[in-house]
Amino acid sequence: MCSFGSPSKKSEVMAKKVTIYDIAREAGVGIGTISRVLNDHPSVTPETRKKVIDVAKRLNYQPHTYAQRLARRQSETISAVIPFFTNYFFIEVLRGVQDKISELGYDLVLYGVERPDQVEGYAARALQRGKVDGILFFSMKVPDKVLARLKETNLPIGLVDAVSPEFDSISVANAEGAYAATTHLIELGHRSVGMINAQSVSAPALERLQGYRRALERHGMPFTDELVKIGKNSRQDGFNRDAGYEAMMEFVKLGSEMPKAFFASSDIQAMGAISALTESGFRVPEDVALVGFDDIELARHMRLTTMRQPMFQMGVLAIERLVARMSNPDMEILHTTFSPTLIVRESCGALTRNQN
Amino acid sequence: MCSFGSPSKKSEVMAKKVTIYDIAREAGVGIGTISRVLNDHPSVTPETRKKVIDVAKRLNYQPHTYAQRLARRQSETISAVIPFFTNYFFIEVLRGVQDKISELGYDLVLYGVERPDQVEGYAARALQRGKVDGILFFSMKVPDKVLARLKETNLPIGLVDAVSPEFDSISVANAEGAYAATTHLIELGHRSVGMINAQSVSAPALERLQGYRRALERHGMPFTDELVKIGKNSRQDGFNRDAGYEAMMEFVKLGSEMPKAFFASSDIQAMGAISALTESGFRVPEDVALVGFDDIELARHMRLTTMRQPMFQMGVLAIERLVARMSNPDMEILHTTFSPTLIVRESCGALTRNQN
DNA sequence: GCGATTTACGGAAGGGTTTCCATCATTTTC
DNA sequence: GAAAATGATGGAAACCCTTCCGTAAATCGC
Repeated sequence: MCSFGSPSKKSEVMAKKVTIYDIAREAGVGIGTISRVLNDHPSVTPETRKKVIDVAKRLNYQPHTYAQRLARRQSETISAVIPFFTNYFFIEVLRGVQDKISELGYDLVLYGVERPDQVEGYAARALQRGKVDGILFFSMKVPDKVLARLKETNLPIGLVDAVSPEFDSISVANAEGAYAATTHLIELGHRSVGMINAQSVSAPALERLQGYRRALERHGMPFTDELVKIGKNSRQDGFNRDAGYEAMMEFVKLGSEMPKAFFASSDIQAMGAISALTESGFRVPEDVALVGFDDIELARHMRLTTMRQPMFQMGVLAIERLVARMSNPDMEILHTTFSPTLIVRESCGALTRNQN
Repeated sequence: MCSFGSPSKKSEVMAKKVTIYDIAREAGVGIGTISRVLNDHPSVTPETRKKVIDVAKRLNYQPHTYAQRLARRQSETISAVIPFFTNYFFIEVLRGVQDKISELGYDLVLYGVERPDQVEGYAARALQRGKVDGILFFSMKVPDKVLARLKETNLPIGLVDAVSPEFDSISVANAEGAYAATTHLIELGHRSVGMINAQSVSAPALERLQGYRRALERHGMPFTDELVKIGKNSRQDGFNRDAGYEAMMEFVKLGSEMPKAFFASSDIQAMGAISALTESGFRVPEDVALVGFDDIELARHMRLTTMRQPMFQMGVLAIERLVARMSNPDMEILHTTFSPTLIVRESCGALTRNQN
């Protein structure tokens, strides 16, 4: 409020605001020329160019980001709305996203969703006119209401780990993956395979359930609701360790009725399940076989058999796709589905275990 | 703050660019008044206010973010430079950061560092004039050269999980924590305690080493270089699972000389160490005791005794501090150090194990 | 050698806000 | 009832850039 003289005059230079007008004056040229030089426009003579660049350097010129964005009618920014609670999966995808974004010289604005009801607010914020050139929604069911508004704005939108007919999407063949995982267990000879699922508000959870169910049926094994447990008191969508623990504890209560093989809809749930099993005196894989989904870093560590998703790649592709749409809004809507691959480790009991 | 999104009536107004001039014309008032209404300036009569708000809603007005930022000389943006390779720790802190940032209505621009040499480039980008109101650097040793430039710009800067005399910082008493962890093992009767450390480019690694060493010496146990191993072929700073694995394998090679208790400088390294031990036929904690550092979610799952850092809180505080400095640049530089707390679980062997 | 192109350049206009200052209408004060 | 204070308002100026248009000089074609 009261900033008269600068307290320390030693640095007369200070980070004063140098504009193109200063450069123009100093270099004896017009502002248009400055802009042309700075933006590599061809019609500037080499001498002028050099002169301008020298002055700009001497004055330590920095363009004002927001003035540029305003004038260019471009934000050079992409925002990502991600659910923080899906931790391990999203962070890998995010790495890919960030990698590509910074390679392109864009900025990444992050909106981390802790509770589903925040989605709408974040979407509104990202939608402020001119704010971003595109938005990516991660792993979440975007409310129809929001979806409709997004559609209206005509802003490039991408869905990652989610699908909607109206927008580009990058996803994983969840049903297919679940089918493969379950089939793997069946082929190992298990005649009863349970599933640890997440809340059905999550689209991937639903799809994985379908794949699981189909695998059972194709192999002549009856599906019943009792074969699927979902952790109740769990945060959010249920893709977390506690939910896995709870679900497995439900199974344990069944006593001798308990299946001896399980497909968990995420690795992190499988981790919880392993805890529950260990605490209940079951060994994995000797007593109980388990297959997860995701192949997070930890899965390797825990020797968990799982379905691998190419997370980093998905992130990279999501950005590439989004950028493509920015430069060509009329591009046909594209849905890319990656097929997860079965990574066989020890938790399923398929390997002879000769290391310990 | 104020965006008037009418839930899609088939409004005559497509996502056309509506400006305050349009509102002014339509409402029969001047643009100054529009701005005052939208920014809750007191001197507007209730009738005028209502009239303006009605028109704004009807036209589905959205302020242009960058025009506002340009005129306000304020970016309402904070950027965070984070090392992606410190995964589990940073993500928790980031949650706190993001939580607070969005509560304040700011935007978070994320720069994820995969290789140390990227820091400089990202810093330069964040430093573009007007681009951000403040920057947070996470868990990294910022090169002196960059530090000097940051200082020059006078932009509010905060360090998280790192310390430098010239900037505010939020950190953890690493030496103290390492001391406590090591002492815990010593008090459990171990006469030889090894340490699994990260690369010494990392300040926390160095400090934890110091605490470890002091604990040994205070308890009359000689410190030798052989007691500390660092994974070699590891990504980045060595705070990762593979590095922990490698380091422990080095210890295993020692045969009967191998210590039977270890302090690992991070939980994730402890995970790797456990793998190495298991593969080599050692049980934890029966044969070998282990204490980690961080208390990532996984630690609970693995029943790892560890030093807990209040990660989420640290993130929240980092933003609060940064924002405080923005509004008062002459504020005295503040360093906050959290003391980690020992969380005793099973891996150290202190608990009777009656659950399985 | 002279009109027709081409090229380099200056600077106004535009991008969409906020803020400040002047103006005018109301109230208040004595 | 006049002077002064107060309050609401309009709009120019500022924020800092890019882009477009017009001009002047240089180059070309024949």
